[in-house]
Amino acid sequence: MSSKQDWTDSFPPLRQLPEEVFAQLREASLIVELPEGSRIFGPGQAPESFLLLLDGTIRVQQTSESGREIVLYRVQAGESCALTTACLMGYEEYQAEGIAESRIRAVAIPRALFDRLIATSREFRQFVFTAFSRRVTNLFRVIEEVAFERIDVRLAQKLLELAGAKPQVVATHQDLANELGSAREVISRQLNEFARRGWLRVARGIVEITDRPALARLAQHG
Amino acid sequence: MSSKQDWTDSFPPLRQLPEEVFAQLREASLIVELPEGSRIFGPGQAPESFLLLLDGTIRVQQTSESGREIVLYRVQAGESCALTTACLMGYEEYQAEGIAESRIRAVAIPRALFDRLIATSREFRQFVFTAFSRRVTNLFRVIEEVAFERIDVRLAQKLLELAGAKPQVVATHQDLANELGSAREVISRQLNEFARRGWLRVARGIVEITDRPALARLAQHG
DNA sequence: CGAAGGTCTGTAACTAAGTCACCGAGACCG
DNA sequence: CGGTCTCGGTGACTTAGTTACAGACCTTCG
Repeated sequence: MSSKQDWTDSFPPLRQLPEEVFAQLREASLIVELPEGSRIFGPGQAPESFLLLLDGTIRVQQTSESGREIVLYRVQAGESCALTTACLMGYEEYQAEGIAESRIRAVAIPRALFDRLIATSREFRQFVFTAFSRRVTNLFRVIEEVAFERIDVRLAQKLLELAGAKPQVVATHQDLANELGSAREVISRQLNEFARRGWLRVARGIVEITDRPALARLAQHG
Repeated sequence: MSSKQDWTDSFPPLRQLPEEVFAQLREASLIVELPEGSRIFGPGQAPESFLLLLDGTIRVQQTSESGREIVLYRVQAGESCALTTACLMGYEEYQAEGIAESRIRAVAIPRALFDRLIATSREFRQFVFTAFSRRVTNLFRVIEEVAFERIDVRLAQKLLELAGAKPQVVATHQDLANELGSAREVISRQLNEFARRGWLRVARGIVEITDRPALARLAQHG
């Protein structure tokens, strides 16, 4: 489950760190691997270390009492679980949960080393605060979108985001509703409307985008 | 606008800091005062220093393109502007803005000193990360409420929060709508419904709570 | 193969929330 | 006193979310 090997090449954002910091990291950190679907952290389950993702993605989401879900953000390979760690460093009990969306490989920096690195390396501080900054800014955007953006616009944005360069999104209507904190029926209606306009085709568990420009126009608040 | 004087008694949460850290703070920090309504920070206006609020409150809010607003959180006396500072330490341009809700007095810790304190004091690190943790956890709750909670429940919660121990809330319907990221008409209707049930009385710019238990019951998702 | 059960999607009727357009009451000020 | 501005009220309408189904499709297993 863990091994000491040189992972530094897989992690571009940390390359600017001075050599002595690197040495500490290589020395004292573990590489952990977890299977798809693992719950990395959740309510009443604080993470024990600061994670740097080497491979895979972690989905961070919130579930309401009534069972509805919303995706807050994703941690991609090359990024850190900074927010989570802040909560680990603080005292507050954490409501969100983190799920491995695929098999993941990560560098686990123990709490003591994390604290030492923060104390000794200006570059490491910069790295951590930048990661914070990005997440918090992104959370603000999530709030704005949930509060003020139309659901069709948000769905178009999300479809393009999830598709990336690929022509199709593999997700059920319920999955998409969970992404946006909406309801399945609402998403079904919107997808059928998009399909009626010829922007995409829907099949069981698959949305195939056929008119990307049209979706992009709507996504940019058209 | 600024002076060197002993503010340490006004700031309980920092009392645990060791004496030498205190000495640095007293030495190199400024006390700033700003009038009510000041814009502390906003889009394209990054704060120059880490703020510890001695008196007053700062309202942090987000405004959409269409002009609708939502209050993200408030910084109270005795707290720090930690999130803002994270964004200042990072690179990302900040979308939210901070407004002084009353005349405020704050300790401004220059960036260089902030960085030095983070590096040298474990207690200061703990203080900053705890502040982070609290804000982020709170942001998660805001997202959950905006996404999933009914507007009448949210309004009841907000009225109780704004009233505190006082019997009345001084705010227009538009103000309350901005608190919740909702629309004025919606809030008016809800207030009138509450009034019809005898839970409160409304006058121009004032909501007077007359049945606190009833509001509290609704607020706890009744 | 064919029945059984689970998952996924469709639909209609309804409620809740937000939008639009307009109005009138009250406060404020010269 | 009259004009102007802020605040709140109202009704018709659109959008989003809820409830309660039904039916289609997929997998599994006898």
